[in-house]
Amino acid sequence: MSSESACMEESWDLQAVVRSGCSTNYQEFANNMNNPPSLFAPLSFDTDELLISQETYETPTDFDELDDLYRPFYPVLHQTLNSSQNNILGTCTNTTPIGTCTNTASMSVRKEVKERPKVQKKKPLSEPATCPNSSTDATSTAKSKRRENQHKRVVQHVKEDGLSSDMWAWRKYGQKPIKGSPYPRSYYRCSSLKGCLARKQVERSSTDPSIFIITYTAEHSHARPTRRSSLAGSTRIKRDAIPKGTTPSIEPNMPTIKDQRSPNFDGLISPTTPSMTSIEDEFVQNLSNKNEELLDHGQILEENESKEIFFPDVVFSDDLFPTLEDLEGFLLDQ
DNA sequence: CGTGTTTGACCGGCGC
DNA sequence: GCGCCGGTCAAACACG
Repeated sequence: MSSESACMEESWDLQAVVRSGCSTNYQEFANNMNNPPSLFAPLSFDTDELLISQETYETPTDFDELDDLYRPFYPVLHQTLNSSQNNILGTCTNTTPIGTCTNTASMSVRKEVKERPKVQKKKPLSEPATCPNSSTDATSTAKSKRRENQHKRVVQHVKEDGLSSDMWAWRKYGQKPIKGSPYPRSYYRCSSLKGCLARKQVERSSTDPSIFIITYTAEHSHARPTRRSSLAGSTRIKRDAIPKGTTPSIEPNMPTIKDQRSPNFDGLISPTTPSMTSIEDEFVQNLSNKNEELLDHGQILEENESKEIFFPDVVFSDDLFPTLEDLEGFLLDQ
């Protein structure tokens, strides 16, 4: 048995991580709670939990209005989110291969979507090579874009027992053993929309197996799907295909999820409903309502290429802020 | 039937 | 040019 296969044998199932993954926007935002503007010093939080505390965004925020609107609550939100989402260890967006990180107070940013070159399809070994002239320029451009795209990465470190829902629908398309790591890396693409370039890589940290490294690459070329639609059809698990000693796919908000886990699955999936008791918590609830509203108006967001603000793990009633103006008024009153 | 995972093969970048 | 390595493809199959 090769070392690689041995690695795979004892590996865990990365799909479990993705299924229980994390929302990019949510975690970016949550991480920003850890790096609020100096004017709004954060409330207490455990910095030891923060593996990567700094981040940089490639583009300036284009949703500054709401950004400013939310800013006074960064510390509050941070504390709440940190307490309810202690799985969030850090987020770092590298715009260069080894990007330097700077603090920003931005919400999640919808960066410019650059088309990832279509990887040349597998050809039969007997098939003659196609004429290169017709594709030289395209190939060169594709390579360039590919390299460029590889720099657009958002790396998140999450705890094994704190992985939460990811509102996007992901489809696994590959798994590879990684040199230097005893754990394989799984590759996922967005399955919400055909042609969406968003990618996601999930691997367990070799230095700390309790930490999962999730790398988002490229951008979604569509509005975030609603919770219902994003979960529909993405919850199946091949029980027979679950290797021994691995963790199967899991999907948040699934009442029957326990039944679909492997026998060794410990069930340590963080609940998506945090316990909230304060006015700050109520505020977060209200924000989640607006998030749902934004979700429902995803097409508008898409058309405007606006920044997305989502709190997918927080879902509550929808009667506190019927309109965005109501929310704004509430915020200004604080 | 639609959507998911699995997995071996293939492709391209990169270092030597 | 060659080999290594990471990323992707796509056939086969499972599941609801």
